[in-house]
Amino acid sequence: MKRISQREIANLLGVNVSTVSRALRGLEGVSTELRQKILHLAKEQGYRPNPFAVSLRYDTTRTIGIIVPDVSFNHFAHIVKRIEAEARKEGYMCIITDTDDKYENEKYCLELLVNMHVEGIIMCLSQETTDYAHIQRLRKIHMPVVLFDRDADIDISSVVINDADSARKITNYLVDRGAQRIAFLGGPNKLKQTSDRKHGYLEALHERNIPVRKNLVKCNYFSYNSGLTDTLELLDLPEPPDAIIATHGLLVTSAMKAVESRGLRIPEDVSIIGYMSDWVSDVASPRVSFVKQNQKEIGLKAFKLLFDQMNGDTCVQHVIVKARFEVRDSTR
Amino acid sequence: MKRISQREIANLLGVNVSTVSRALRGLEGVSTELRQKILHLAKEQGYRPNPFAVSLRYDTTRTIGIIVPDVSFNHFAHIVKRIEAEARKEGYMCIITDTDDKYENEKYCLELLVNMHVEGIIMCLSQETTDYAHIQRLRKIHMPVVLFDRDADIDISSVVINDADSARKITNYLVDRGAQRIAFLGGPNKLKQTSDRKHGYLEALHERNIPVRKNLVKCNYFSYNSGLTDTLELLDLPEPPDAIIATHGLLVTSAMKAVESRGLRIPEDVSIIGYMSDWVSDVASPRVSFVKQNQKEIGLKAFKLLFDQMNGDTCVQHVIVKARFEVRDSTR
DNA sequence: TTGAAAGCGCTACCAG
DNA sequence: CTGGTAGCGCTTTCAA
Repeated sequence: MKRISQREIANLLGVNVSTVSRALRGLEGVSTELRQKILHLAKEQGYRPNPFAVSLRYDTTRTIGIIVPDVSFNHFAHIVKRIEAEARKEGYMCIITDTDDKYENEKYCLELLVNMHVEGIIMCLSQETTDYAHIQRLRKIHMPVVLFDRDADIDISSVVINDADSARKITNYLVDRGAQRIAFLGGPNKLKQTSDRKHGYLEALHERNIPVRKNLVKCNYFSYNSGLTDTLELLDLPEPPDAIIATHGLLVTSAMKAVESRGLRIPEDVSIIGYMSDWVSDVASPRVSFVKQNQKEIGLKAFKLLFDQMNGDTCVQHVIVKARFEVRDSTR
Repeated sequence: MKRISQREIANLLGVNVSTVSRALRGLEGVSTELRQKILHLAKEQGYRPNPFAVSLRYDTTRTIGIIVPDVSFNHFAHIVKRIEAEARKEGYMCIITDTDDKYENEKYCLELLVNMHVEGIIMCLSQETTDYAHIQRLRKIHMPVVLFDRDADIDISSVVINDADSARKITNYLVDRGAQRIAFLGGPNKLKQTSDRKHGYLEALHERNIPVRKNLVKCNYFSYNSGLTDTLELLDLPEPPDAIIATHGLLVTSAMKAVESRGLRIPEDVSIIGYMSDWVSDVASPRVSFVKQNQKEIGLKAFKLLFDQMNGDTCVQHVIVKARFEVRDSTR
């Protein structure tokens, strides 16, 4: 039950392949009568163009690659969903790869996608990534790329939220509500997203004349265990925090667990503000006051940027999708 | 900065393409000296085989397709993650498509994947799907397929959980704990997963001599709004349920919201047991007693089944990944 | 309007 | 050990 080819159609009808090709694509230069016959037979036999022959011919694959640290993480899953929807509208299929937030995997995935001849790549850096040679190499081979969520100071288009700004706002909010010792839970210091958010947090403290306590800042790793350890350490301080900013969903949930495990109440004893997705915030208890990121918009913009690049736009753009603070029940 | 081809290497070295091909693939019949030269140049010039030429030649793509109702849904996202990991180990890339749980999209995605010449497809039916012609057609073209999570009475390999059995167990559990009016929230009746689970639920009621109340069974649609409406209707009954079984994550969360909105307490007034992922159960409040499905195992088994099929195994297999009930705080 | 042939990059087969 | 050549399915150019 092999798929029928143009040649076979041609043979069956006793005509030439090139005629079949023209007829099938609706080009001029085929008599209406012959065209009808060809189209009819093609339909009957379920003719489908072989995409590899086409790709080989045009060096085009109608395929893009997506690299995420963790597809099963709600935030990324929503972004991926939107990218896929947009891509499909434009006739592109998405190849998805998951790095488990590891640098080595990221390099490997990138290589696989390049070898596959995807026409563009949308990716979120792993939290471990501090060297960008693998990404810069893409420019040399003219591979369109867009970073999202986590970018770096390299000359590559990106879509991120207002990291510093949002952190400044929530810090101010906590200060307004009387917090004196605000802790900050972030990812690796080298990650621009973390340093940006930390920067916003520190800025707000300065503006409000709140002394910075270095031991309230924990920037280690985005993981549940790391969040648990860090928060427990914070709570064991002689002067424990009365508020916590957690910059990743896993840090939010682990921080909450840690606080509860010490018999403390949220928000009475400790306020918590998280960077997390709506839906998770909503289902948690108490509902978490959070920085609402518009994943659909991030996905949409990322694809748009990529699409423009694939169509020849060479200018590097940095898009900021504004996130806004939403008050729920985890803050006083 | 176009990618270099075998022919170019051959020309540069003044040898024949076929020699280059052999050298590059480590085949016999090339002098060590010449092979060194070729490999060296290839590396220097960053030679990568063109996968389309290879695909065209062998009609093989090292690519599989995944179709899910909703990638952003935690349960599916975890399964996808595992499938992708397994596939990559075997050198396959995954093309992901999302149907938004719509039948029409499902047909379309399937067609796209077939046209792309993926070597196999792993899919979860949309809740709307009641006609399986599009899937059975795949057998005719010898496309390996595996269904997961939701299957149907068709002759296609599948991986599901012990649907009826698990439903029977949790119903029994609720009865043991004194529930008298257990409601059942499911998806469309035509969905085998729903009818299986409902069957288990009814069976348990019969065994325990609990009269079946038809108005406690709501099998409409997997969605937050549907769950909300259905639960509110249940609560408005003259004899409202004292326990609810919700067979989908969205139905669980919406049911809980509905119960809360009526000022009722979980589990004091209404017990709830859900089919949902660990992580969501854990973050909810109260933590939801749930049927724990092993998504990693489902993903793993689904890929294994597909992989076997792709390697010529023609027998249809139905794998059951046992789910087990985990008691948390939403049941008395 | 139709046909013939070349070529995309690669592999396989047969000669030398 | 190496070269030549045909062919995978399709498009394109040129010729009839």
